[in-house]
Order: sequence, then C-alpha cells, then structure tokens
Amino acid sequence: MISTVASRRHVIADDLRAQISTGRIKAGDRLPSEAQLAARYTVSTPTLRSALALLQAEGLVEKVHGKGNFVRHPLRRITYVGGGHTPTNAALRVSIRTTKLRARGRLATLLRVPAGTPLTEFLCLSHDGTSPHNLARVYVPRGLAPTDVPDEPSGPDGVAAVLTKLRPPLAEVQERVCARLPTPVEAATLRISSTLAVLEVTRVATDTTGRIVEAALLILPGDRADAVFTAHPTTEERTAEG
Amino acid sequence: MISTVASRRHVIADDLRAQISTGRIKAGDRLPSEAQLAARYTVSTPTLRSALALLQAEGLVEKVHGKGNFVRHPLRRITYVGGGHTPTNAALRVSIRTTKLRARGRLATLLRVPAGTPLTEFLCLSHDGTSPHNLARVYVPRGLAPTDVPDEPSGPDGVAAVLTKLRPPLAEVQERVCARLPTPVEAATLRISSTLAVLEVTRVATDTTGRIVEAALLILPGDRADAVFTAHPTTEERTAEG
DNA sequence: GAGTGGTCTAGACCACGAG
DNA sequence: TCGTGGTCTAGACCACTCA
Repeated sequence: MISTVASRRHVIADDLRAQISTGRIKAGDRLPSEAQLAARYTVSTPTLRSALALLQAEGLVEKVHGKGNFVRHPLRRITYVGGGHTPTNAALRVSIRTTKLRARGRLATLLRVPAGTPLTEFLCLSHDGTSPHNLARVYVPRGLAPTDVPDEPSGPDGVAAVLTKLRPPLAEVQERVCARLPTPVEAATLRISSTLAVLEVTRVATDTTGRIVEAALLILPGDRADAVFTAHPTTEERTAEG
Repeated sequence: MISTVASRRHVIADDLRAQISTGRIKAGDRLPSEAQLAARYTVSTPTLRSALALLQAEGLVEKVHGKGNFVRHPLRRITYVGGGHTPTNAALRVSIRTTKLRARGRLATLLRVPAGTPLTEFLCLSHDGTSPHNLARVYVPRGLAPTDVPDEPSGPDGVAAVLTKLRPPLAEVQERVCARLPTPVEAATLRISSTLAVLEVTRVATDTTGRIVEAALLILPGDRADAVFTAHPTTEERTAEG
C-alpha cells in the first residue's frame, strides 16, 4: 500500500469535505480562520494549509487573501460542444477585447500562415453571474474578411456576427483538447486556484478551399467544464476513410 | 499586480527548469539531494520542496522516495483520436484484466441499463516502453454478444477482436472530455505526480438501434496527451441539424 | 490597527531504498 | 546502517482587507 496511515492533511480535508457536502458548512460560508482550524485539529498552520490546498485543487474552497477561506457555490456546469457549433449561450455575459497583431511562432503554425501575417485577436471572457467561466482567444487572419471585421465590434453581438459570417464556408473543424494546470494569468483571470486543472481546447476551422479561417484557444476550468464531441462513424467514415 | 517579488520557490523552479531545458541537467539524471539544493539556494527544505512540487506538476521531475529527484525523459506524446476510431497503436504494450461485474450508479446511467445488469469490464493499461501511458476501463453489457466475449480473452488481440466485432453496427460515438487531478490510484498506476492533471475521456458508443454497446473511461496523463476531434460541419450538420 | 492569509525558517521524526 | 525523500511542528515576518 502507498498510504501508511493517511496523512493528517487528508484526514482534515476529508472531514471538511464531508462537512461541506452534507451542508453543515454552506456554500458561500467563510470557514473558521486557519489558526482556529489548526487549533481545532491540533495541527500546525502549514499542515492545516496543506489540507485546504487539497480542497482548493478540487475547486471546493476559495482562498481570499486577507479575508478567509470560503466554500465556493456549486457552479453550473459548463459544457463545451465541439464540432463547430456556434456557442450561442445567451445566458452568459461576454466581455470582448479586440486586438490587432501579427502572427508569430505557434500562432503562425496553427493558422498555417507566414510569420508577420496580420491577425485580429478576440479575447473573450465569459461570465456566468459573478464568476468568470471561460476564457477564449480567437484569431482570425485580417486578410480574410477585411470589411467584415470592424475595429471595435459593438459588444458581443458584433463579434458573434463576425464569427457567423465566417461560418457558412466551413469545411472542417479540428479540436485538440489537453489538460494542464493553468498559467498564473489564467488562474487569476478565471479566479481559480492555480492547482485546479483546466481544459484547453485548440480549435482550428478550415473553409472549403482548405484555408484556415479561424484558430481559437479556449480555457475551461476543470472543476465544472467538460467538452462533448459526437461522431457518426457509419456515415462519416464513408467519406473520410472509405 | 499579483506577484510582489516572485516567491523564492518560483525563482528556484525557474532556475532548475532552465537547467533542465538547456540540457545542463539531462533526462534521467538525479538532481542533487533536497538538502544539497536547499543549501545551494539558501532556503529551508520545505521551501526547496515546494519548488520541486512545481516541477512535478509540470511532469518535468519525478520524485522517488528513498532515492532522489529525477529528471523525466522527454516522453512521446500521446494523441487520442476521437470519433470512434479503433486505437490500433501496435507500438504499445497493453495489459488487460477482464472482470465480470454488475452495473451500478454512474455506470448504469452511462450505459442506460438498469442497475444489476451484468457487464464485462476490460481494464487496460498501455505501456510505451517502460512507463505507463494510459489507463482505460471499457464496459460492455454481457447480454449483447454473449458468445463473442470469452471469459479470458487471449491477450490484447483477443480483446481487440471483441471490440472490433462491436464496431460495424456503431451509429454514434459520443465523447466527453474533462480535466482534473488524478485520484491517488490513477496517479500511482500511471506513475505520475498527483498534482499533474489528467485528461479523462468518457466514450459512449451507440449502435443503429440506439442501444449503448460500449462505455469507456480513459485516463490520459496531461503532460503528454491530447485528444483530437475532427468534424465536417457542412456535411454533418445537414443530417444532424437540418 | 486588528485579523486574515502568504511565505518562509530550522529543525524533528518517520518511511523507504540500497548496501 | 546510511542517505534519501515524506511529513509535521512552532513559530516568524510580510501583505492584504476592513473598520
């Protein structure tokens, strides 16, 4: 066996987890201070903190510097639907920042354009209620639809319209998914613990001429997001693989 | 700004990371002992250890109790191809354990069968060289193809044959992907740090009659795995969404 | 300023691996 | 037995929040 006598932090984490899931500590509640908890469990503060770290990594507890440890609200699950469907989730509040830049390194490779190609970046942060729920960076070559992409799209609808215009000729959407820990910036933006895994979706859309018209990098918090992909092998494989 | 003066552990982690990526410390090498490193960086052991924890979470360093910290070999990337393709990767060594069990809770829901339905579980552990590279649990209702599923399939080929027999009538494959930290068992099985995120793929295959013929739970180590899904919206959406 | 978490120290003791 | 990592302690000092 790996575990000898179950380390103290796990015992404490299990106890707190049970109290949270049974409702003895409710969502939004502040936990007792770390000093109080340490005293209650008769452990030192570092040990108590390492127990809380486990709960943080599960997304169950959020630490707020100077205020305390809080039980997170049970969050609505996020389902990312793959296959090039437009994510027209009207319930979300989306803030978008548009930036012009030029393709470099990884981005140039993704879009299969030479380095230096002018791009438009849409940096989208979706909010569900008060908490951020996903982070998306969408890159579109500026040469593609120059008149369709205004410098300052009028809010979410503006960008949605732009993206929809790119949609009809789409021929292939490839989505690459990986799991990793967030970068410090991502953790701060999504307000998640830096020990909570994220789901990263890299989406590349190709039009009928084989040209890449969009690359998107989506970051979804792992505690409440999953991505769904549906395939119909019998119909699809006839065309794709004979 | 969040970071005031970049905590010591990050400075140390950055330094070690640079030494590893520039080749000054080579793959497979043992790092100096934690006590030596702590002395070199003039920090206490807990601080030094927390720096190593960062590298562990990235999959860059592996700790072996009683022996030391080792730089992991750059690992071949694993690409899981979605869409119901048979993963016929002959380069992998696969060990399979077959178990008979009955559907309960989550499994019954997944397979849409009543609780108590007899199932066959294939627990597959793939190895690429010496290190484990993915963990799969495949569940097939026993009532489906009773004569096709022998009690003890003769190694990988036996199971591959079984799974292939289930393939022709497949109508839909749905794959749900999420990111999370591994369970202690998964971490031990895959020999990864419990702070290294994994990619979990839940695959459900339906035949032409709408019955679920297979549910699979795949666990892929996040440091080297990603899943790829390809869709052809213009052809697919005509049939799926009109 | 009082209370909170964030980071770090200097050391103790235990468990594992190899000789 | 010895060197390694694994866990824990009892405090120190700093940074943030709020009154």
